[in-house]
Amino acid sequence: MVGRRDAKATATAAPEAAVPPASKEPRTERGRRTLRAILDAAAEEFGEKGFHDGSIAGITRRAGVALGSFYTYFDSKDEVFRALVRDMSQQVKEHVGPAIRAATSQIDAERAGLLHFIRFARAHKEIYRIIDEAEFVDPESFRMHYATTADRIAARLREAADRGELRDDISEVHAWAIMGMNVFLGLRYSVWAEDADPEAIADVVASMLARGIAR
Amino acid sequence: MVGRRDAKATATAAPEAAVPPASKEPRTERGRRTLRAILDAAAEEFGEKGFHDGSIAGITRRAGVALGSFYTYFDSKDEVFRALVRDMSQQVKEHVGPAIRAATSQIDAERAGLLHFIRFARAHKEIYRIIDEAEFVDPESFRMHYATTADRIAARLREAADRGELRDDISEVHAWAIMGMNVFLGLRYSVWAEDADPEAIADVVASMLARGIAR
Amino acid sequence: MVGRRDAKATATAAPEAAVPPASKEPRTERGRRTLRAILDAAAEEFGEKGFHDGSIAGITRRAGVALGSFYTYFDSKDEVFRALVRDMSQQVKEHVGPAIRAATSQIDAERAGLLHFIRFARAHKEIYRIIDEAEFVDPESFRMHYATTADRIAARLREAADRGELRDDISEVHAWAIMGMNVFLGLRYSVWAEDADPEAIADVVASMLARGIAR
Amino acid sequence: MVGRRDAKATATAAPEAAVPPASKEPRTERGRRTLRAILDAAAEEFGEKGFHDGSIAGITRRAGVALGSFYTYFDSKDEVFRALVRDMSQQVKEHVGPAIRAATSQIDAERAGLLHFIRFARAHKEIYRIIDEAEFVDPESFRMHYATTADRIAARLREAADRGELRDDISEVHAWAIMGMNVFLGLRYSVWAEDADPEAIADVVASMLARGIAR
DNA sequence: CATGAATGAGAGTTCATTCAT
DNA sequence: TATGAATGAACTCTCATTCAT
Repeated sequence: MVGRRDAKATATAAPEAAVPPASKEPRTERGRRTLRAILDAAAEEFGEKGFHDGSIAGITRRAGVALGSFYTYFDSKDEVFRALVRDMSQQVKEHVGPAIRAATSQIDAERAGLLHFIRFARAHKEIYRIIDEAEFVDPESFRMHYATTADRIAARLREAADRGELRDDISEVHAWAIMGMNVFLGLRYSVWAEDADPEAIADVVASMLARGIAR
Repeated sequence: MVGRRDAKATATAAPEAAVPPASKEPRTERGRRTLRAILDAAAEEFGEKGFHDGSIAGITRRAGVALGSFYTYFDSKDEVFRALVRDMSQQVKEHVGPAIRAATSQIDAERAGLLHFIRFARAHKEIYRIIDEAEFVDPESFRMHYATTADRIAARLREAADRGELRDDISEVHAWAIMGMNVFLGLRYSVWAEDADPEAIADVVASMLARGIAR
Repeated sequence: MVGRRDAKATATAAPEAAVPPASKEPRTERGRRTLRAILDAAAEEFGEKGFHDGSIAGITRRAGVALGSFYTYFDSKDEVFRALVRDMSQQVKEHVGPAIRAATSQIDAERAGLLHFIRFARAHKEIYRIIDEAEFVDPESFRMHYATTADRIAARLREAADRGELRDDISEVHAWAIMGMNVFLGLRYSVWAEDADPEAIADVVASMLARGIAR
Repeated sequence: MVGRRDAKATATAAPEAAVPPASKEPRTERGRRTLRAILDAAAEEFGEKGFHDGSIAGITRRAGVALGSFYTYFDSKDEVFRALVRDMSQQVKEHVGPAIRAATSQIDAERAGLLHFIRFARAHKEIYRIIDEAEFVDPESFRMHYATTADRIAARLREAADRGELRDDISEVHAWAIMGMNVFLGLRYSVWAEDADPEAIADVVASMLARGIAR
């Protein structure tokens, strides 16, 4: 059901991934509007109910189009989901990236990354339901998301180390550790409850990265 | 296979979670054996296929019992899953706890926690599929698992801070950060690939906790 | 609770139907007690839930015996039900018959029949659920119940006509009409609501039988 | 299970009773044909086998549509049954009502009611299996059917009494008595066996209503 | 392109009945 | 006799996907 992950991944050459499968891109303006409506509706539906409990009927109902119209734009339920995961992944990157690049020190960059991620997650709580569920629905996208995110973090840490800003023994482990911290802090302080100030949380983590937690 | 369910199932002494619903506890020895077989089979089935693609029929087939026998011990598919999540949660705690308590310093304790968690996850890769999917299938158990884990970490950090071992501004945020690091490092170095030495990973993290990553 | 099953169970002399299948009559005193418990429990269970929603497990639970014990006394679910229908049928007859025979005039006899039937139904509301459902579960018993009841009524009307007490054109139609009236008045004023005095209802019907409803 | 009696009944003002739930009314001609086929098939299936032994598969097989198509028009097995009971109830009323209104005297009206009811029941023997089983499957509809029927009878008897055609002490009891007679005579002479002339039966009852059965 | 009816494989669940102890 | 675990056929309901209009 979910397995056929065949040629598709390679086909979508662009790293960002064309949201609808190339074969079904809308040709008319009307078509573009319908596609967007379906995509937004899918984010809502899966965000609220998850992949398995969400239904195509639910998506088209939200989008205000006929059931059959779904298949004009997507080949299967799996496919919208895949498109959605890539889309969300892309959105996080676009939202957080600039803030990181604007930082002056690397510690400050990591602080900014967490801060903006928490803010993004507060505005898009579906992101957890969607990306996390990809672990079960579309492992390929799930891996891709975290692998590239970790790679990006590792690369910038490496550069900072090379610049002499960070410890020289910096490694992939540090990247995964930082990513894990961020994800869980987002889960706790964005999705579960917004009961703490994002700036304060970012401060705590920045200080911890700067000098550890030992006295 | 999930392993030592022996002590628990018989005793059910632990207040935390009677694995089968009280109303359906087996009254004969034969019944106890069947229950154990079903539970182990469920861990296998869900670990391999996930909750939604796993089936009751798959479970009973693996367990070598008739389809209907499942319902002698559980009221629904959700219920075995719930039982399994609680069980795994309990197992992690039981496996990692002693190592933490045996440590001499608090940094060492956190190091030991991560080390043993990675080892546990390598031996029980299903744990990710099962606990993570609980976010969608049984949010209650999912929250419970991470909330209590974070609480436990926070409590021991606090005590260490009070003893003067850690920074005094230690908080819940640190607990969630550490938990997130551990979970993601486990995902990367236990489930995805065992391409690094657990001791080495633990060393990196311990050092990072001890003095941060700044030069 | 259904009540005096005592006299009958032991005697079973009447050709109408040994309540438990002859092949399975209990031989010990303990057995007799268990049988009685099952029978009473079945009347409760089917009276409350109906035949299809009632279950063997429900019966044995109420009776306080093991599930398997049911099959020591009855061959199937249908069989208890059959036994129950015959039993209730018999009980009505035994309860109403004497009152009818004690009447001085035939109109009075019909009045007494209705009056006692209403009273009986108020004390045994299950009778409707059980006998009526027999139409679907055990048509044979259902037909038997109403056919013999109608025959009995027809016979006594005929005799009264022969004695000169009733119109000479009395027929089976009258018997069915009277039975139908009684059943529906019982449904309305015993099962649905006890919001009218049985004596008053009986008076109305008696007067109607005596001289019709025309002015 | 059967309880949810939404707002539908009131919403669908149409006196005929919206047979399918509002939310699922067919929007195309093809849909209307399918719905009708399913409804007719359900009457057959339940009429022959009763509610519990009848199956959705049996209905769709008779209707010549796919199993899933059933759920395009009804939410559950209970729901078709409910629709059917209301439908049959309506049909009896529509069949018998005109004959009653055409009568010249009230005794004649009751005679006509019985006569046409017997005829209707001969043509639609399913009516008994369906309405009677509603007592167990959908008590609400069952009560509704008999309560409104009794009310209708009571109202017309009352008017006749006010006009001076009937005894002045006419009451609800008379209405239930007449309804019971009719139902049982229909059972006996329409469903069980058509071994008597409906006109003759109606004559007997009319005479009984006119002047009673006493000599 | 859009529509919505039709399809049918598939899964969870129930429960009467059997049987080993 | 009593017990309660085991069995598996049967059934309802879901929903992704197809297709005629």
